[in-house]
Amino acid sequence: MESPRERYRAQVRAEIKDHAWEQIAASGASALSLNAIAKKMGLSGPALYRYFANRDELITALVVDAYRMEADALRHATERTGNEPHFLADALRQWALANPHRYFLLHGTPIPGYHAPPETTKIAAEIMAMLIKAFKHCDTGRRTPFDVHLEEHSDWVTERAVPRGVPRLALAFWTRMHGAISLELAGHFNGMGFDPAELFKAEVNALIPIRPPSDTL
Amino acid sequence: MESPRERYRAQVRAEIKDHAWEQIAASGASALSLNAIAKKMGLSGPALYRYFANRDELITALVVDAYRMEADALRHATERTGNEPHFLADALRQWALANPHRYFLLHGTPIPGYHAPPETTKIAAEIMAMLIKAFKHCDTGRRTPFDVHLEEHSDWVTERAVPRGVPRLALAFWTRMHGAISLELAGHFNGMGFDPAELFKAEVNALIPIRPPSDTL
DNA sequence: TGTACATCAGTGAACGCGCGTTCACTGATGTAC
DNA sequence: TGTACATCAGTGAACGCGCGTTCACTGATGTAC
Repeated sequence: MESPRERYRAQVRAEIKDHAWEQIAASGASALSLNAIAKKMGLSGPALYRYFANRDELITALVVDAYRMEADALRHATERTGNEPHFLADALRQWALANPHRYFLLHGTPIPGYHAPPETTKIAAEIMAMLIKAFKHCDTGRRTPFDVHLEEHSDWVTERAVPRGVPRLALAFWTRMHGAISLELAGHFNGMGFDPAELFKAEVNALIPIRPPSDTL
Repeated sequence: MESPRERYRAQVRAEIKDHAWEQIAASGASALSLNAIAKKMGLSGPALYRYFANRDELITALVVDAYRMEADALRHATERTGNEPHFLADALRQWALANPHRYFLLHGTPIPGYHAPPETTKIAAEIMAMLIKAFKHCDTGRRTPFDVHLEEHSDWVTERAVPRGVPRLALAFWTRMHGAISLELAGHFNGMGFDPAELFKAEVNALIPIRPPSDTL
């Protein structure tokens, strides 16, 4: 099915994206330059237009790849360890630490004028569904005013029969993890002395005080 | 003391920075261009070098201004309403919503190769001191493992006689607010239907369940 | 197996553009006597 | 108040550079008979 030419194309596309990530790491996403990538690969600038229609399409490919990678990291964690939020949290942090530039491209300062392709919102929904599943059997504590608000604004909850309080936990999980991870990646904890991993653990523990019975282990 | 020439200089510097923020809003911080600013002001490019030695120095001025502004927003909130964390949180969010580009310049994706001037770490310490003060009289709940860790790594706590648990609350406050604010500013809640303000309120409430007696009201 | 043709990766020249920064300069503003 | 001088804001030309993108092309690779 896959011709040698198709294989070659895919290979070169991958190589271009690798160099793109290197360049993003060195100079940031907005400084991404097709010409510079071509030069690094020993090609002329216009050659890259065989593989990406333009700069924006390359960025889109990077965004989609990164999102896919992040979602897969979480999915693998659920498959390997069950739907335990602690493990999900750890998988997310480890992925972010290993891929800081991907993390920032997805969740950092928006690139002005760039609009993510619809595919990314699908992956984002996939991730939220995983979080909802992970918290489905957790103790949600007392009903809060925010629960009341969420009961009327839960279009984003695609799962069925989700107990009250679970969307709140999933949202809090998402925003808190993002807060801790992005500050750590940006180096804002640097001179402070404490171990970011301890803060991270504490935040997850604050969210799920009692280790819930896992439904797959 | 202040000569007309000095006043004029300060005025033009301010005008340059205003245009710089406009440009950051439109195209991002890494696309900041001295030439483009000059053109907008009806000046030639080299004219700006009378006011800023180079591009990096302009960015540094923007960073310091934004940090100062953020700290002032928090300080005014403490002065007007007492050291109540709920009010601090609200002041921070309101400032961020009104100044998204300043917020992202300070706390968003780091600009590769750019290093913040030492002055910013001083302001950051000032902010942490305010948070510590705000939580000093709050109920910290049970002693957690993270408290134990922080007792041995609290060089960043400059206040004296800080009760156990308070640094943990201040840190959690900081990271959780950042998580919620930055996701809201980046538009990641957009299609989800719920009100970010409600999430925000819920997060602050989760941190301080009981309204503490304020020490200044 | 060999030949004719189609496909397509990659080139080099060119387009118009904007960038940061330097330099020698003009001309207006402020200062000292 | 008037004159001589110093200060300094702003200019225009120039430097070397890299950018995204188009275009007509060469030459290698794959395909059909």
